[in-house]
Amino acid sequence: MTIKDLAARSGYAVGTVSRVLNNQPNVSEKARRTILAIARAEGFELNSNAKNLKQQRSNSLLAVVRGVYNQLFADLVEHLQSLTAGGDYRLVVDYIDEGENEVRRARQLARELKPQGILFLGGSSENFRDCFGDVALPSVLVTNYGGELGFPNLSSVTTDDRAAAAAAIGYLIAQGHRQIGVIGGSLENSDTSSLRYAGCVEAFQRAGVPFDPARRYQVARYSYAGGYAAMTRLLESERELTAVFAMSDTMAIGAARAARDAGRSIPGDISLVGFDGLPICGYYQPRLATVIQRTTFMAETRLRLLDDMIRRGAGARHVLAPYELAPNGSVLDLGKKNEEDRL
Amino acid sequence: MTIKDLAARSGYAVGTVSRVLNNQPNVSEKARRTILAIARAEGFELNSNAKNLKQQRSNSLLAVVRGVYNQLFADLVEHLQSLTAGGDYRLVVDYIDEGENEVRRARQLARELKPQGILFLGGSSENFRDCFGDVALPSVLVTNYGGELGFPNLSSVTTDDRAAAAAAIGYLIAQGHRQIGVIGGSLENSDTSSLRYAGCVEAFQRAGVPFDPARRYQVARYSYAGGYAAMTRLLESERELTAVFAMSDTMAIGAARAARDAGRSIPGDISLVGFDGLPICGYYQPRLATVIQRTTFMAETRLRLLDDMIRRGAGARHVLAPYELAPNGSVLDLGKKNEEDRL
DNA sequence: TTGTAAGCGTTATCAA
DNA sequence: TTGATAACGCTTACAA
Repeated sequence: MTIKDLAARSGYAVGTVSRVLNNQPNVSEKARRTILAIARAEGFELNSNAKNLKQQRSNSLLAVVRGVYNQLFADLVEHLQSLTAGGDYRLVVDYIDEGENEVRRARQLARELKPQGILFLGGSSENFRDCFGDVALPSVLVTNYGGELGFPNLSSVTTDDRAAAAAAIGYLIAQGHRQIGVIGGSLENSDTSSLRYAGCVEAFQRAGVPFDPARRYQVARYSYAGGYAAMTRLLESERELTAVFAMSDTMAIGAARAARDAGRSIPGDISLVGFDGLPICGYYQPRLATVIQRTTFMAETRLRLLDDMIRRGAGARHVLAPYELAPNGSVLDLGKKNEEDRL
Repeated sequence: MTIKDLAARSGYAVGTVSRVLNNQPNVSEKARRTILAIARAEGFELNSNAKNLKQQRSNSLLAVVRGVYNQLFADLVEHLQSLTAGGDYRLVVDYIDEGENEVRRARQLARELKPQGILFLGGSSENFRDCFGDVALPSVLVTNYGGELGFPNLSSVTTDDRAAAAAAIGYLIAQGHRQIGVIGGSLENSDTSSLRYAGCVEAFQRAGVPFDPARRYQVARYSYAGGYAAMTRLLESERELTAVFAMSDTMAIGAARAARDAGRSIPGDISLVGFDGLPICGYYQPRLATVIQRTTFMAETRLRLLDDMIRRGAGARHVLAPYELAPNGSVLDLGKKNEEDRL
C-alpha cells in the first residue's frame, strides 16, 4: 500500500494525497475527507524511509547513552521517552559501553539515521574536543557541563556537580564527621567524577578538615559491585573512618553491603551519603541520604533546548539543574551522639 | 557525500561502489581498495533511508517495552543491546506505558521502520489475540508464554511463572510459614501475574495451607510505591501475617519499607520473597530472597529464536527459561525459631 | 484546487 | 569486472 494505491483508489493524484496526508493547505475539504477515510480504513502509514530520503532528514532524535548500567540514565531515558511519546519526534536510543567514544558513535549513527538532533547521556569532554568538531547537528550534553567546550551547536544541562558534591561533604562535616572517605569514578575518564571530586576537596579545605586523596579517595565503577569493592578497600586501610560519600546511589548501596559484610553497621559505625536521588533511596534500609538530581527537570530542559535549536535556530545554552541535598537515616549526627555519650 | 560522489572521486561507477560497500563479489581487488580508502578517508556511511527504501526492509530489530519502570526489562534491554552491538542488526527500543496496546504500537512502528523482527517485552495475550493477526513479521514474546496463542510467527521465551511462584510459596511454607500474603499485578491485565497467582494457589492447596485471596491477595503496580501501598493494606487487615510473597523485587522492597514504617521488622516479624533476581537483592538489607529469572539466557534465546525465524524461516518455538529459587536473609525459618523458643 | 514529473541515495538488473 | 539505468515511495515545484 503506497500513496499511489491511495491515489488510484481515491481518484485523486499522488500530489493531492501527499498534501492531505501532510495536513497541507490548498486541498478541498472533499478530497481531504475522501482520502483520509480510505487511508484510515486501510491503516495506511507513510513510508518513513521514502519520506526521510526525500526530505533529507528524519523526525528522530538520537539519544546516545554511555554507561549501560547507570540507573540514573535509565530514569532520564524513561522521562525523555514519555515526553516525546505524543510529540513530533521519535526517540531512538542507543546504548554504548563506558569505554567507547560516544561522539564517534553518534557521528556514525547520525550519518545513517539523519536525526534532527542528538542527546548525549554521559560522555567526556575529551571525546567532544577530539571529535565533535564535524558534527553539525544541534546537540545537548546531559550530566556533563559543555560550556567551556565552546561549540555553537552543543548545549548542556547538568547538575552543578562541584557544588553538589561540596554540599554532600559539608553535610557530613556539619554532622560532626571528620574522618571521611570518598568513592567515585576515575578522574581521567570522567568529567563528572572530576568535578565532584573538586567539590569534595573544596569542602574539606573550606572546613579545615584534612583529606588525603591517596588514602581516602577510592576509584570505582558506577555500580553496586564497584561500590562494594571500593568500600572494602577503604575499610581495610582506613580503620578510623566514620563516614563515606559515594558519587552515586548504586555505589553507596554497594558500599553499605561491604560495610555490613565487614561487621560495621550503617549508620552506627559508618555514615553514608550517595548521589543521584534514585527512587531506591527512600526504600533502602536505612533510608539513604543523597544528593537529588532533578531528572524530570533535566529531561524537560534538554528537550526544550534541543527543540529551540532545531526549530528556532537558537544558540547553545548551558543550564545548571537544581540539586537538593536529602538528609536521611544513613547519616549519624556525631555531634548529637557525642553529647549523648557525655551525659 | 553520496555514492555518486564516491564514484566520481574514485573513477568507478556507482554500481561498483555499491558492490564494494556491500562486500559483494565480482569486484576487482584494486577497485575495492581504492574505493574503501576514499570512503574511509571521508568517513562515508551509506544513507540507510535510501537503502531501506530500496530494499524494502531495514536491518533493525524493534523492541517494544511495555512498562517503563520495570527494572527487569531494563536488564533485558541492556543484554539485548550488548548482544546486538557487534552483529548484523540494529536494535531500536521503544518504551510504552503499561496501559497501552503493545501490538498496535508495534504494528504502527513496523510500517514505519520496516524492521526484520519484533521483540515484545511485557504484554498481554489479549492484545495479541485482538491485534497480532495482521502482523506478518517474525516476533518473540518475552516474559509471557505465547504457546496457546498459536501464531506461526510468534515465538516466546519465558520463565515458567506458575512453577516459579509455586516454588516461592513452597519455600515459605517449608520454612514454617502458614499466614502468607501475596502482592502481585492485576489478574485481568497481566498474564504474568495470573500465572504466578495460579502457581501460588496451587502451592497452597498442595500443602493444605488455607489462603483467602480476597483478604490476602493485594493488587499493585510493579513498582516500589505499588509494593508499599499493597503491603500497607495487608498489614492493616491481616495482623497475623508472618510472610509475604511479592511478584517482583521492586514490589518486595516497597513492601519491606511499608512493614518497617508500620513497626514490623524484616525478617523478624515478616518474611519476604521477591521475584526477578535483580542485582539489588544481594545488596539490600537484609539480602532479599527471590526467584531468579535468567536474563542473560532469556536475552540470548530470544535473539536466537528471532534470528532463526528471520534467516532460516524457522517456525515458532516456545522456550521456558530456567528459574532458580534464591533463599536469603529476608526469610525467617519459623520451624527453627519455634524450636529455639521452646528451649 | 489538482495533476505531473523530477529527484532524494541506494540496490539490482542487464548489457557491455 | 564494470557501467548504465530503472525502481523503491515520497515531497514539491510547476503547470494546468
